Amino acid sequence: MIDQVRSFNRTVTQRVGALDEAFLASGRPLGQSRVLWEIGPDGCDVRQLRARLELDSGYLSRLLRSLEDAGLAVMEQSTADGRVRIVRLTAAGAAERDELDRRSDAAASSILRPLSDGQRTRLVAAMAEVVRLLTASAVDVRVADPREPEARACMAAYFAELAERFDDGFDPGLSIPAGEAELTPPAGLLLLATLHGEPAGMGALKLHAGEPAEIKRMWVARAARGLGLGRRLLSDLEGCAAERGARVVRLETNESLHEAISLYRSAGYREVPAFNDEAYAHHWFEKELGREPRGER
Amino acid sequence: MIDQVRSFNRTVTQRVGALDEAFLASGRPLGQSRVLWEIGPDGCDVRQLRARLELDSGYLSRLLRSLEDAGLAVMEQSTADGRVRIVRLTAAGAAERDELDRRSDAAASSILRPLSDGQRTRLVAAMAEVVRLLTASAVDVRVADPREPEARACMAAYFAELAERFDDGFDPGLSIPAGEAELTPPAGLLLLATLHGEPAGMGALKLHAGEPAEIKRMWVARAARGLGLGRRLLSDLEGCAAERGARVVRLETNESLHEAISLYRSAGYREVPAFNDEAYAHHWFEKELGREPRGER
DNA sequence: CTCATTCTCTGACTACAGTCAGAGAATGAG
DNA sequence: CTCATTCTCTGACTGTAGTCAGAGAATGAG
Repeated sequence: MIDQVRSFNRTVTQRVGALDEAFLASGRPLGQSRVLWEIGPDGCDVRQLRARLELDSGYLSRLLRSLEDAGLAVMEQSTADGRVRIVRLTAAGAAERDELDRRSDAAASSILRPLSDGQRTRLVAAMAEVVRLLTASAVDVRVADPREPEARACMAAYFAELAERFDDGFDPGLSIPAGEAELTPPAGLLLLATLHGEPAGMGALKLHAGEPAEIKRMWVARAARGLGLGRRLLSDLEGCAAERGARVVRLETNESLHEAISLYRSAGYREVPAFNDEAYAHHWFEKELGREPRGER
Repeated sequence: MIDQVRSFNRTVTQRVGALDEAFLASGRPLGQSRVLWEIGPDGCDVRQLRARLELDSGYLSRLLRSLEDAGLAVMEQSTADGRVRIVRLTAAGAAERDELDRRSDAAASSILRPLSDGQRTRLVAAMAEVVRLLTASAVDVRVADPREPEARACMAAYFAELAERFDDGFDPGLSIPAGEAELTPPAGLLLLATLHGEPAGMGALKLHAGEPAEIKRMWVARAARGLGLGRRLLSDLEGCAAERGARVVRLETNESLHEAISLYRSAGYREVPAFNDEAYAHHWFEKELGREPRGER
């Protein structure tokens, strides 16, 4: 498998790397082209640009200056914050950006052109699969402090989604709490998933010595769905629970969360009578953490 | 489709590009690492190295010097040709190359690690498909002069393969000729397929005004099989024949060439009575070049 | 043997990417 | 208002990649 991945890396960097060279081949250095591209049609402030491209401020400043000297961009002061500068493409800059776009399209179609219709369809499908799974593999899952800003942002997004999806809305005050202290070791824990630094999902555990652990706050951001992240978080939570001595995990869920319910079922959870009085729950599930058959993670 | 390809390019250069950086991150510049890698465990002469890496001779010379100064490689004169120098890795150099190898493995497995078993299987399969089809798309097919060295090399490889595969060997003298003049426009033409500069296959056409065109010399190198190249050559030959006024193409083939026979059948050829007295032929095929249903190229 | 060619190396460059240490203006918390 | 912080810019660097024009030795075709 590793050899296959390495062979992929080699082929793709050769073929797509050459393509990237075509992309940048506009008589302009790569750095300038990247910035020109990233500015976008509607302009952008320099601070954002620096963050997105991860460039040194001095370096970026010089790159912008060179674009300005070439008549491709203009800089202006932000009205909101006098320190921030906003860069905007001139007509010439926008034209050059379109040209990059056109070239990039041409490079992509040069890959497809020599292939038959059937091969094209298969290639594009395989590429989509690779993109999807590489994205899934780029998701980072870690134990996080529920008090950190990203965790709080996840929590807020989770509550907002519940409020939207539940038939009768959602008021955290009416639900059984799982406060920050309860989700901090050793009382419990929070797994936070991020993709390229952005929150992508979470899942939490409340531990009760000698009793089943409770899974709470399972959530996957819309942008990260279809990556198998829910299953991964669930499996990781089970692992954490088992490590900490739990032999059974359980959870409750609302009937409107269909994907979650089918995830639980397919992950080996079986429905049990209500074990608490959660106001928003319609289903209660439980799973023994025995030496389960090692299947789809 | 083009958008999908571009999204693939973006994802893959991000993810695999970062991986390549890990590959080179040995405190040594990329150029040196690439050369160190390419020298290989058994040494290599500088001329080869230059060709494979497509480096300027002065630049390569300096890179080799720096490896030598670092104690990673030694240079020696070739005994066969006093101008050529041979570079060989020292123990330290080999160790560093192994380290690169190890790192590259680690980078590959870091992609697989976060995935479930099922996802891994699917990713590796999709990667293999992408590699196969990107390779297919990297094959260049062009009209070639049958006298150029690459064409002659193909022809020799083709005859050698026939001699090996035919039950009673193959003697070109006993076969209907298709000489270099006959495969040169306007009498006919030769399509030569190359992959990374290496001959990958060929197909030829003999044109007869007012009569069916003849397809000859269909051959795909072993290394290029499974890429759909036979089908592509066949289809391109048909296109050439049609452009030059032929309404029917025909060909004969030997019973031992099973892949070819099934290719012809699936490409719409139907078997016809012998239309010539080719000594090595067992099957004769014909196809009308009407406005055929546009299917698998 | 002669002479064009091949192979490698050196010197002298250019250009791009990127880092680091400040300086100066604007901002906002106290 | 004060002062630490933020944002941008400038100057002064370093290191890598890569090019080009020869020079000198070895080779091989004639």
